[in-house]
Amino acid sequence: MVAIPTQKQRVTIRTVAEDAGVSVAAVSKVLRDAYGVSDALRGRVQASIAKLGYRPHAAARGMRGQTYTLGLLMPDLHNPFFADILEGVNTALQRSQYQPLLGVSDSAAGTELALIDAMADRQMDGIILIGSRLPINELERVASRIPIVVIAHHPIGEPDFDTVNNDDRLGATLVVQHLVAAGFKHVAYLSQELGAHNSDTMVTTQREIGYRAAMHEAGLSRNIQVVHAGQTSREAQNAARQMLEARHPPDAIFCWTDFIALEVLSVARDMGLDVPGDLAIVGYDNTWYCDLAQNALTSIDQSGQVLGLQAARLLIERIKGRTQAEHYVVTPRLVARRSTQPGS
Amino acid sequence: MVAIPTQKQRVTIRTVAEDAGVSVAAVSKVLRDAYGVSDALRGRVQASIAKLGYRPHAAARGMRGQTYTLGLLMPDLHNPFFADILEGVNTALQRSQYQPLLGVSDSAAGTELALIDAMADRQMDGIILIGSRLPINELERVASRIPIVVIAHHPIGEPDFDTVNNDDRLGATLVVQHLVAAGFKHVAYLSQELGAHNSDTMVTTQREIGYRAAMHEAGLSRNIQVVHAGQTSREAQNAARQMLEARHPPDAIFCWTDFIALEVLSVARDMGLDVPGDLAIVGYDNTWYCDLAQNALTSIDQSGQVLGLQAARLLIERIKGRTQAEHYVVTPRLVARRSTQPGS
DNA sequence: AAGCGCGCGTAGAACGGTTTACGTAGAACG
DNA sequence: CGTTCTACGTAAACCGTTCTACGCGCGCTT
Repeated sequence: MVAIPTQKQRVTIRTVAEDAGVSVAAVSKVLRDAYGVSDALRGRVQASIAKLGYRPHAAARGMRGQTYTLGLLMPDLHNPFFADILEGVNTALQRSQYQPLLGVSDSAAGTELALIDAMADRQMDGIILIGSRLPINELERVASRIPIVVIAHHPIGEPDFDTVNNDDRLGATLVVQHLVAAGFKHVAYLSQELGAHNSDTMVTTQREIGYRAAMHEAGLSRNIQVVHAGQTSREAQNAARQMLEARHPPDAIFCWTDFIALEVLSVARDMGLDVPGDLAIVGYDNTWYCDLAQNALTSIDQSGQVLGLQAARLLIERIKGRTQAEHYVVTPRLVARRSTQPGS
Repeated sequence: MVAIPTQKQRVTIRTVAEDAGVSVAAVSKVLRDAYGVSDALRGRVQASIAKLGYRPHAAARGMRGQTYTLGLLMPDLHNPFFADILEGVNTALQRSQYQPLLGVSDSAAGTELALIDAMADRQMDGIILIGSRLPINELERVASRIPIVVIAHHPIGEPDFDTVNNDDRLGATLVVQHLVAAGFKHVAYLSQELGAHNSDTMVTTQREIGYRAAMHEAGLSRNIQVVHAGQTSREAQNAARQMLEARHPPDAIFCWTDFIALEVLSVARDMGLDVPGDLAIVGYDNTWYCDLAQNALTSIDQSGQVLGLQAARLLIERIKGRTQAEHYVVTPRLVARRSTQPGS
């Protein structure tokens, strides 16, 4: 048997060590900038790494140490609000070794769990969950396995994981106050459809609480109307149509997210209603299309970028060892546009 | 030193083997449904797996074999067209072992390369690149390292990787024909900004070719106008405004993607133009918001779901060993709405 | 009956990092 | 000058899979 010519080998940590004339462990220390390497050694090693174009093998790292991968779990990709959050996360990870990878759960608790498992199986160092559909005990269970930060899930009863939120009650209050000041009296709230594990931890529930309180405060308790609808175009439009064709239709609809507000706007237009003359519409998240002239949608800005940035920061702290839970809250801000302002 | 009580150990392939009373390799074979296991043995092993709740350790798998992870590289998250593609990919992977994970490059070639590296480092089995900004030689280089399928990048000169596209020339032709039939004569094309590596492989260039040919065909060569603009709201709006404030403004604008068409629509509305009376607008991708009454945007449907589905199928074939490149093409379809139809 | 191929299963060597346990040299100290 | 630290490096074990090479027994051919 003739010897097979040595084909181009992978550059491993061993190759680097040899080239730099040091031990394998020394190179590893440099990579993880761990304690116990002199500047001289660090320099030699880094030179070799650059020269050889060495890249650490993530799977091998995952066997013992970290993978420097963070999971980002989103409910869906149609709502551009999540893009804002990602932007914030990217900003936070800019100069770090961490790489974010996304999973999309399609707003289904089952898929969400499967994705969490998949991410844990891949030894990700931590996960950011956005708008999770999981009940709190499931989240606790996950948190005991792998560091997580949960965005848009209110910490009720001192959970064992970090959370990042905007003040949803305040957001809803701002909406009601804004509408009432503009003369609208029958303000309805169009919320998300109820899931299996409905609870006060959900942002839509928090918004509902704020909405109810503010309506009460304004002396409009009798006009409180809450409708729950699914995420699809059809469901949202049907709900809107039903509300607007009722005997006493609302003169303003507060939608739990912009996405839905645009569907309501579409229905209103189809029905020949004037916005905001016959109907005012408000969204939530202040996503990019709110600003388009054909929408001109008043919305609540909860700054997705900040949420993402803080979530990433908290997650890395967790990974580095923090065990005490932290909860970050952003103050929302109302951005008024034509959909609630007759004059402009 | 007192012995530390044995804490709950991870369930490994060894645990399963022991429980089922077989060898480790036998379990591995069952997991990968490889050749050489009897039904009896397979049953025993699967029972143990279920009983113990065993989950294979992806990092360990990555050391030797596959990770059953596919990378999905998207340019950005604001354009909901990519959500459609993901839907298709998910459909294709439904009953497979493969798990898709997303990376977002922010439409920057540098970030894109970094993400590809990151995915390769993590031993992903293959990558689907959507709307890549990389020049063809870079793609070839990547393809030699890891199986890839490229969506929205036309195969020119027999590249060594698979591609999935719609017929962009035809799409543009359909647009021009539709507009001309409706009586519009000065049809402009609002395309993507030119990058460093501009070429015929780009979908926007293909659309431009189709547009020019169709205009020529219609005897409107003298009215050909092509404008390139960036992705941000401001850039798109500025470009639109400039076009519309010119001495001889177009009476129809064909935008390379819906996203941009909505910005143009916004500008038109701001300028008090009637759509489609003064200006017809057409987009591309037929994303969900085209159907909203306030937009009612005529668009080209290239079926993101099909693109995603086929890409995933091709990628898995590649991973399983195919070496001959394949190129899948979808026939686009025009969906007419009010933005080009005065009557409706 | 020896030989052969086939179907099923096994033992053990990789894979490429991280981490532990342990040298070793030089400085500081009494 | 011997001892004790401290700072830096090293060798080797280890992580959980996959994969290669091989063993065994059975039935079929010659």
